Amino acid sequence: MSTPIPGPDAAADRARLILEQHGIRPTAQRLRVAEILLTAPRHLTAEQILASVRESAAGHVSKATVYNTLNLFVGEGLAREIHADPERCVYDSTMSPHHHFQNVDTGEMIDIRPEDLSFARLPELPPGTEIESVDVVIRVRRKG
Amino acid sequence: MSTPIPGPDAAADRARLILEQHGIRPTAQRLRVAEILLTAPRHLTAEQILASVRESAAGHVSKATVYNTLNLFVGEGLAREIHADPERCVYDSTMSPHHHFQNVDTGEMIDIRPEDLSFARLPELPPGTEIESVDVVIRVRRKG
DNA sequence: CTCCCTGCAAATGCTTTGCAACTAA
DNA sequence: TTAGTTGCAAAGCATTTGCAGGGAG
Repeated sequence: MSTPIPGPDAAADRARLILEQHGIRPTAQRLRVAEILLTAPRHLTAEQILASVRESAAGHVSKATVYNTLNLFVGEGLAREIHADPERCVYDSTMSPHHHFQNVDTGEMIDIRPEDLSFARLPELPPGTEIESVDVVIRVRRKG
Repeated sequence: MSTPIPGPDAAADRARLILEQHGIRPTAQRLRVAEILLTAPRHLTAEQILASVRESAAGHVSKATVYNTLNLFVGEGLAREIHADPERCVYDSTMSPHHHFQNVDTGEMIDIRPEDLSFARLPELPPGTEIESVDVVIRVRRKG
């Protein structure tokens, strides 16, 4: 086994590992996107990811590549898209079932852990259907 | 008082009444949109509304006017926008708090009555915030 | 060597806006 | 009359796609 080197590159190592585990060729651009989005629970727009990628490293990353990479990650089950707003697609790196707060003032999204939200009653499903997912968004605003 | 004429024009009358009650000038285009969207619980995309308006009556209605009218209705509290999908804005004519099924195969949305869904536990809100709304979307797919 | 990636620019699709003609009160 | 509306076309945005050059295995 190789020697683990904790430190400032821990996130980079994690990103590389994640890509390798999914058979995704670890190009420089993909590693940067993975490091920003996938190494911690995050909710980021494509625009934010593009900005982070560009400021975090030398070399160019095009908008198209960021979108291609994000779609690749979503297809591989590494992230999911949340469409809580129009004109705003948020990529969420937490894949386990969970829910969200959305701050309507800032657009910010915060995870709600599954154990913090449960139902007392759920409606009957439409005939011939089964549940794919249950998404709860609690929209909050600044008090006062 | 005028003579009420029940029959095929009941919806048209209701549409006119709704607009008048909100101080919205009842133009022909607005009446058609109101009749289609506001006289029953509905979930329609702008595209569907445009198509319905065009087939339901003589005369042209432009896409821009449909959007302007829908935005006017939303601003007046007559309808709300639902953004469950990207590339698909749905206008919902039910204004009381309620939740939705979404059929992921067809995009169709179905209302869930408030009494059919309740929570056993809700998370603490982020500090300094208050709830604006709680939106639940149960995504379902064809069984099997 | 060959396939896959990248990135630019053009294309796409939904929604908004500018502006001149129009229409209801 | 007079402000508010309509509709066309053009503008905007976020996202996708086509294609030529480039890099990894």
